[in-house]
Amino acid sequence: MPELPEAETIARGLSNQLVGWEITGVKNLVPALRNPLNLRKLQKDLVGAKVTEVTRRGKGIIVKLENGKAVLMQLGMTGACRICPTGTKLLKHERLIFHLDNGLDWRYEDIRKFGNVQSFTFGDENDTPEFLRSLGVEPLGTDFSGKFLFERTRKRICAVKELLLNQKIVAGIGNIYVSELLYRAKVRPQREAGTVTRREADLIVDETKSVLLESIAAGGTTISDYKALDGTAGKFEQDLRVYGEAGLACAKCGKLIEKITIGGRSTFYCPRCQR
DNA sequence: AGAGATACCTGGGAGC
DNA sequence: TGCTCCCAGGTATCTC
Repeated sequence: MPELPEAETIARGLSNQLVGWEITGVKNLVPALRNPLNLRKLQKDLVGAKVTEVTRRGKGIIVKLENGKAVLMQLGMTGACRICPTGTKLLKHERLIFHLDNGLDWRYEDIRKFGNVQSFTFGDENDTPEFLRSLGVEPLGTDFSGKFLFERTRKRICAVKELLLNQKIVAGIGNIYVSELLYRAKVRPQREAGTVTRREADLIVDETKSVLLESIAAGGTTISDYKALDGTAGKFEQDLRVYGEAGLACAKCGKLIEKITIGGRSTFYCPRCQR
């Protein structure tokens, strides 16, 4: 499910709801998500500590506590959060509950259990999850520049789409936005990464930033499962120009949008606008 | 090092 | 209705 804009939307919602409150208990409703849940460690690290800050790294949400610990929450394909009064009837796919000292629960829901939730000592390299340690640059930061992308694509024979989905290079782009940003940048997703020109690298970077920022402003994209903390759907879906539009006319040239598979994943593009 | 395939899990929709 | 098959926004782990 969630790519960077959805994780950002949820992180902002959590920041509003959690900061200043203490976690008084942690309960799991399943033994494992993608990995076994280490309930003992979650309880030991979190219970009794106040939330000080909620941030995001790539598609990962990081909840920081006053005791130096933090929670990494990766939403996988179907992860979501909600805040509700303790005792509220459980939803079918709720997997984890954090009780707060204001009478509310922070609950983690995840239909497919592809998500990951773990606690760690913030800033301690040895305790930091491998996912965070190996993450590439933030696409909205200044590190993600045309120069950077151009250099990282040199001599790479994989499709440019696959390179942009590689979280170890740039962190947060997922399967929806990669189709959108390549359409805007007029680059075919199947192009060998090494053939991207310096000018195209600039364009890809510019369009990545604008598509992500526009989506954040709209509260993310909802295709099926995504919802913000309050249960509302993201509004960026109506602004998607190629994703899920196979067989429909390109808004710019009228040519039919094509759907192909790259790296085992659905990919959409305009065969006339994109080269 | 990097590419390609496969696996994890559950539900929704299409087609019969 | 109910079955089977395919698809889904992510990431880790194998093999070559």
